[in-house]
Amino acid sequence: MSHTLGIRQVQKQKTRQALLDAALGLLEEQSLSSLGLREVTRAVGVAPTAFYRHFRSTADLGVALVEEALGSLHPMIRQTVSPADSDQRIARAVQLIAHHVDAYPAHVRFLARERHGGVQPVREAIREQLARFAEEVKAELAKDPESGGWHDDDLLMLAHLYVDQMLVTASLFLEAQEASAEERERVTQLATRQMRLISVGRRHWLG
Amino acid sequence: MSHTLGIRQVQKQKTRQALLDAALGLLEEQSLSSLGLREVTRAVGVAPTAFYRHFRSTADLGVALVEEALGSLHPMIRQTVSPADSDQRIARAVQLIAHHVDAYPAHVRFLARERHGGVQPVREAIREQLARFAEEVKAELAKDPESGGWHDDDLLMLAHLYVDQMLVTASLFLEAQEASAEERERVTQLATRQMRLISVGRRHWLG
DNA sequence: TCATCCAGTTAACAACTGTTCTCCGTAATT
DNA sequence: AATTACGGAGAACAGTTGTTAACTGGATGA
Repeated sequence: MSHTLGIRQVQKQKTRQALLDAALGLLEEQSLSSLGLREVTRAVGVAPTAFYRHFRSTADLGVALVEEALGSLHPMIRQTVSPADSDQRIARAVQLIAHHVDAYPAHVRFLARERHGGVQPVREAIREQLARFAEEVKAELAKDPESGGWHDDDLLMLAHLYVDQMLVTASLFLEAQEASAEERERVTQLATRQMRLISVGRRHWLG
Repeated sequence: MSHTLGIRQVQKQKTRQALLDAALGLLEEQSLSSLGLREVTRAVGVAPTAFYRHFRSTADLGVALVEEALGSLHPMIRQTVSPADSDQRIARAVQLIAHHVDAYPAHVRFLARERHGGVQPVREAIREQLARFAEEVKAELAKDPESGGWHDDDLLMLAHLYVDQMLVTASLFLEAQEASAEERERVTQLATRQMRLISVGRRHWLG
C-alpha cells in the first residue's frame, strides 16, 4: 500500500517546497500579483524554466500556498473554539492565536494579504477554505449545551463572526510583532475584550 | 481670502485626478504593489514622465487614494453608528453600507485590498485613518445613554469592533456585487444578525 | 543492460519597466 | 511687453519580465 517515493519524486517535491518557501519569504514585502516567476526561481537558485515543472503560473503557486497556510491554521482554530466561553478560556484562546502568529507569521500575513488581494483564484481558494472552517466551527459550537434552541443559520452566523474575529486578531498581532511588550499587551487586552463581548452577545442571544 | 485657482493649477489638478481615477480602475484586478507608473499614464493618455509632476511613486499615489477612499467613507460611518441599536436601526445601517458599496465599489475594494497589502506606507495611512474613525465612533457611542458606566477603553474597544465589522460587511457586499439577488439578501441577513449579536453583547456588557 | 522518461538547464525572444535629461509651449508674474 | 515658472512631451538608458525551444544527464522500468 505505502509506495515509497522514488529518489526522483523526492527531489521534485523538495524543490517544489523550496519554491513555496522562497515565495512566502518574498511575499513579506509585496503582494502576490507583483510576485515574479523569475524572482522566485532566483531566490531558490534554480533556472526560471524549472518553475513550469511545478506550477502553471504564480497564481497557481498562490493557490498551493493557500492550502499550506490554512493547513497550519486548522488545528489552531479547532483548539480555540472548542471549549465554552469562560473568561479564562477566552484568555487562553487569545494566547493561542498570539502563539500561532509567532510560529507562522508568513502564513498569517499571506492569508490576511491575499484574502482580498488582486489574484482572483487565490481569493476564491481562501474564501472556500474559510467557509469550510466556519462549518467546522459551527459543528463545534453545536456540541455546546449553550447552543440549545439555536437555529442553524444563527450558529453559522456566529461561526463566521468567530472566524473573522480570529483573523482580525491574528493580523493585529502580526502588525505588533516587532513592537514593544506593552503594545503587544494592549493588543491582547483589546482582542480579549472583543471576544468577551461577542460571548456576552452569544449568551443573551435568545430571549 | 478665497484665491481663485489659475487656469494652470486647474489643469494640473484635473490630470492629477485623472491619474487617481485611472489607477483606481486598474486596481480592480491587481494590487498596488504591482501597479506600474507607465500603466497609469498610458490609461490617462499622458506621457510617463508627467507622472512625476504629481507623485513621487505609485506608493505615493496610493497614499493619496487612501485620503480619497476614506473621505467617501467618512459620512457613511457617521450615519451608521449615530443612532441607538434598535433592530430597525441596524437594518437601516446595513442598507447604508450596501448602498455605499454600490456607489463607491472601487474605493471599498481599494481599502479592503490595501489595508493588509504589500505597500507599507499605504498600510500605515489606512491604519491611521481607521484609528481616527474609531475615535470618532467612540465619541458618538459615548453620547448614547446606554454607554453610562462604560470605561473609555471599553468604548474604544467596541468602536473598533464596529469599524472592523463594517469593513467586513462592505467587503462581503462587494464580493456579492455581481451575484444573484438571493445571494445579496443572504449577505444582508448575515450582516444584520452579526450586528445584532454585537448589540446584544453591548447591552449586557455591564454586570 | 538498454531504452525511456523527465526535472532541470541554457539561450534567445519581444515586451515591458522606472528613471534621467533635454526640450517645448504657454500661463503667470513683473 | 519681457521674463520667468512649470506641466507636459520625447527619446534614450539599462534592467527586468514571461515564455518558447532544444538540450542534458541521471533515475526508472522492461
